[in-house]
Amino acid sequence: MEIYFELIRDGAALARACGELAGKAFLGFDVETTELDPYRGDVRLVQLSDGANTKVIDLKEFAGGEWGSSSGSRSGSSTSVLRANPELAPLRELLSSTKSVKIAHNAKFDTKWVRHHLGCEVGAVYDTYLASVLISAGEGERRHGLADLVQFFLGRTLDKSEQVSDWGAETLSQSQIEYAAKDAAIMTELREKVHERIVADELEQVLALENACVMPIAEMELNGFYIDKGRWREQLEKVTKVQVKAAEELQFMLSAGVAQASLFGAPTINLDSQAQVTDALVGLGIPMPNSTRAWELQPLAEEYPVVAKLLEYRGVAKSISSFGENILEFIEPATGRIHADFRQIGAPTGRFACSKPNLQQIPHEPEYRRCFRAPDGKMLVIADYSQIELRILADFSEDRNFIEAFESGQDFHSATAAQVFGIDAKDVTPDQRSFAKRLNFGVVYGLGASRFAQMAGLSLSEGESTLRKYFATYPKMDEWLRNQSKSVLTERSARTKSGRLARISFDANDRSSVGAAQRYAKNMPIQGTSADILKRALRLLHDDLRGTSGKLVNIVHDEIIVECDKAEADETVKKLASAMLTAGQEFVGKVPIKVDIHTADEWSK
DNA sequence: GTGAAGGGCCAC
DNA sequence: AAACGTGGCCCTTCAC
Repeated sequence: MEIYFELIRDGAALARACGELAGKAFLGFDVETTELDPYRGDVRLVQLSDGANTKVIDLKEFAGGEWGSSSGSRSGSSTSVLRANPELAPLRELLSSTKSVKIAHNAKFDTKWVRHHLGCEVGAVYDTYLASVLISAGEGERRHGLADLVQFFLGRTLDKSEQVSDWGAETLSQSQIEYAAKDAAIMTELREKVHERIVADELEQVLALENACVMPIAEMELNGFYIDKGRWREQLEKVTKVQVKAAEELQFMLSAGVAQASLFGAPTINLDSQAQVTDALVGLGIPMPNSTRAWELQPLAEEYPVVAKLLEYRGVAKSISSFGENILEFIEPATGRIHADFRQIGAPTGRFACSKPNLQQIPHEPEYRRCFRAPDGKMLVIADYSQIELRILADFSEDRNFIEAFESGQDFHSATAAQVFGIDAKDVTPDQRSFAKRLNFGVVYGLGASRFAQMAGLSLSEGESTLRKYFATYPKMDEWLRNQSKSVLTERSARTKSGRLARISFDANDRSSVGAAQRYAKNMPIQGTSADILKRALRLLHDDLRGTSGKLVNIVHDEIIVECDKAEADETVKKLASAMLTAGQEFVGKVPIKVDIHTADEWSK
């Protein structure tokens, strides 16, 4: 494929080029960088294309003599020079303009580099990667690389071999520049084909939601989350002491069950090996369940101190391995903060996934959460949706009793207990409330009677009758859940309120496969609508925080954490609460939305 | 040595 | 038999 492109190397040419592209509705957009992490490299090229006319901008020419940090030294970074260079103003204006939509593949990457190194937002984003993920809707092995999409949607082959070439070179080769130009030039055509499928699958609304969320997430990753190293190490030392002691004691208790003690004492058992631990426990005459999972071992812990000790050891071992020194290794030297990787469509339901490290699975205990704190002079604003999934289920099902339980404003699980047991809310016992709570959570996951009975310590028939009573209290909820179960058999799909689609395949001859599909069809619209709401809130928040000290620093499914100047805390609380309530009301119209929000020095409830 | 699978467990 | 949804990370085990 021959394309026309222009290599831009000076301010006058850049101003002219940006003028040419400024009126276009869609622009292919790409960057080439010397590293993968914007804090550790430089942007070499920015490419913009309307499909026929492609501009390749060599930022090295705009960085004075400061360009070239790819050797690793921070002093050579061009960031501050590029940000301050007035010759780049037309590029910043074009990129941040919302008049032309910038089409990029995995736009989070490109927008992060632009945000950090050029100092501006990317105004309107169309992400072909996210679009492709939405279209595949959790089904099939289709890959989502740019070359894969070009092959699938355009039937052409895109050569990506230059992607990993040296973008820090003094002079770029013709092949490198042509590759860079092609990547941007192909985007408008690709978008058209991709969008045909988006329209055909009725995914326009959810794609708009996702595209609008790219910039907020890019900024959140750049912002990072501050962690207090000292506090973290203190906690780690404490737990390590406990672990050493627990390991010694457990080793001693287990070795009593090992048949032959060697001359040098009992052989060492690897306490992290289920196999070895199980053998030792069997040797001690303990009736072992099918697995050594905590919930299976729990009932044995009272009778056998060694089992209790194993559980204690497991707990601290997990803390040290998953939440130990390794977390500190993710602190970026340039910022002193943790910049985790958020995958915007981490699950087919639309939920985020987070890794390196996973900030969505930090233990809830204050000893851990308090390590994530506001730096001096700053404040954290912490907000989460109250019972959002149950409210979404209430909204889907339109069940009158269910909705009234929320409208009453009282403790929701107590309200459920009162309705199920036909008593006054003030007479609900802690046991009854606990029952109701487990039922409320369970139905969201498609809970069955046998699992509920086991969980609540009831016989199967008791479990069944309690579940019957529950569904008799909320008949329309029962009806909605049953309908999801039924319709998935023919539709083989489910959708959230935003129209997010999950294709659901199953083996009709396999009961467990059908059961799993039915549970998923009940859960996906609920979990996924919660994700829709969070994403909408992030966009509203992003626009509302612009120009303030407020920075998005973490999200955990139904929780948003913003860091801001102490002096702006009250204002930030208002903005965050408003964004979350508005987003909730957009998708949930029949049930009140509640947001719990507070300010704190540290991440705690 | 590297990588995949499986068990286990953290979050919502 | 199977058994309530979504992830990621750590460990051991086992194949290459």
